[in-house]
Amino acid sequence: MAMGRPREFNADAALDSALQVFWRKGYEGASMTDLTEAMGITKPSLYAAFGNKEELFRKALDRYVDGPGGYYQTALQQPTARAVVEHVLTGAADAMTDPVHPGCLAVQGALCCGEAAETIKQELAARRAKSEQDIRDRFARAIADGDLPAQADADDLARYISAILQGMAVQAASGASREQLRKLADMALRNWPPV
Amino acid sequence: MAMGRPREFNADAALDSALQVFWRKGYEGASMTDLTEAMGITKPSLYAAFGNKEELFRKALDRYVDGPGGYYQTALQQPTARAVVEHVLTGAADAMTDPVHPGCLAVQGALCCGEAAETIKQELAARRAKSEQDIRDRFARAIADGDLPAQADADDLARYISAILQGMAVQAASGASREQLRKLADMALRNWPPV
DNA sequence: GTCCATTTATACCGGGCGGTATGGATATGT
DNA sequence: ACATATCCATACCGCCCGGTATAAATGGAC
Repeated sequence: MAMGRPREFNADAALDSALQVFWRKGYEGASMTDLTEAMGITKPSLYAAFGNKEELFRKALDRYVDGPGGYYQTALQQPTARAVVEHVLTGAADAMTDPVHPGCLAVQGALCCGEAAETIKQELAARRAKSEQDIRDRFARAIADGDLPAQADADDLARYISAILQGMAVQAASGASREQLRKLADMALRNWPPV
Repeated sequence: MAMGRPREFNADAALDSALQVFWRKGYEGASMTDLTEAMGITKPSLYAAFGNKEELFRKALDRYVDGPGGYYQTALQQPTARAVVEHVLTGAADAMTDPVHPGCLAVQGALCCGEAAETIKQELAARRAKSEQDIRDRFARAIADGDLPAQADADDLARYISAILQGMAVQAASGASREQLRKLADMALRNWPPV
């Protein structure tokens, strides 16, 4: 059987370009024209390879989580709660301050939006909730292990760290420098764990 | 001289309705149709009374700062740095968790966007920077007064509080409850001032 | 009661949106 | 060499965007 003409572009490289556009402009702010121009392909090629705008965003988001956002998963694997927090805060300070795409896709991709992007907004909220859940479970284990004080509350600690990370994302989107975010991370670390 | 036909709607009430729409959907996500329907007026009336979409947003933002966001200014006038922080954190927890419009307009109004909203994005970033500057000045005064430890850094403290507030805004936009944000505020307060 | 500035409603504008139909180009399997 | 499956480019779709021209309705000033 014939295999047909092979595509002329690299799907992974194109997806990376799309990720950058979504990261800078958000889901609603990124037009199909923005995306095809950055990806170097035409609209029919995009739709054939990635479905539609929503699916393209989801695939870019997956790539984000495994790539630039990968510091979160590696942080969770650190041996102590302090090492987890240290890794996640410094990792965030670095990942969020690339001037090409400041901030965090999971925060600014669709924090609020019109009806058309409601699904994406909910997907992002669910992913943030999942991340908070993951670090909550990690802290609960640390409490059980005696790695964190017995009277510590995993829920509160997880919400606190999530808020710091999301605050860093807003600061980065507003133009904060890597040094500024690192000082913020250091301050949170000096006071870890908060009583 | 003739005065002309008086307008049939209340401009302040209409602006409040517009504010709610912008708060829920952001600048880009709020269409003129969304706005006119919520305000109960037609497009020509809106343009005659408020200019265009961008000016309407700016006027809604002013109204937000003086109304629902007023807790920030009153917080700055509290007598001690601790009272300032207590007031701003609890005020934020309350203001950001009205289910009709969760979160903070100054954060989610245009955190990132397409070219068309770039001006609004910069305006919001400038307002956030101004707010951070205000609380930094307040902390600097507290350090000079001996109200905060002499080795405290007003820059770091201001960035820290700003990040907590912005983190709360993201949490609220994701559906966090008033109780959850209050626990977050309490935790930050128990550790105030961070060393 | 008439004039007239202003607001109102309707209907419309060009343009960009996300998405697609069509047809020619191209490499593979036979 | 040929048939086939797929990709690429162009041109187009209906729709909604922000914004406006036009003209009728309105009510105060004289």
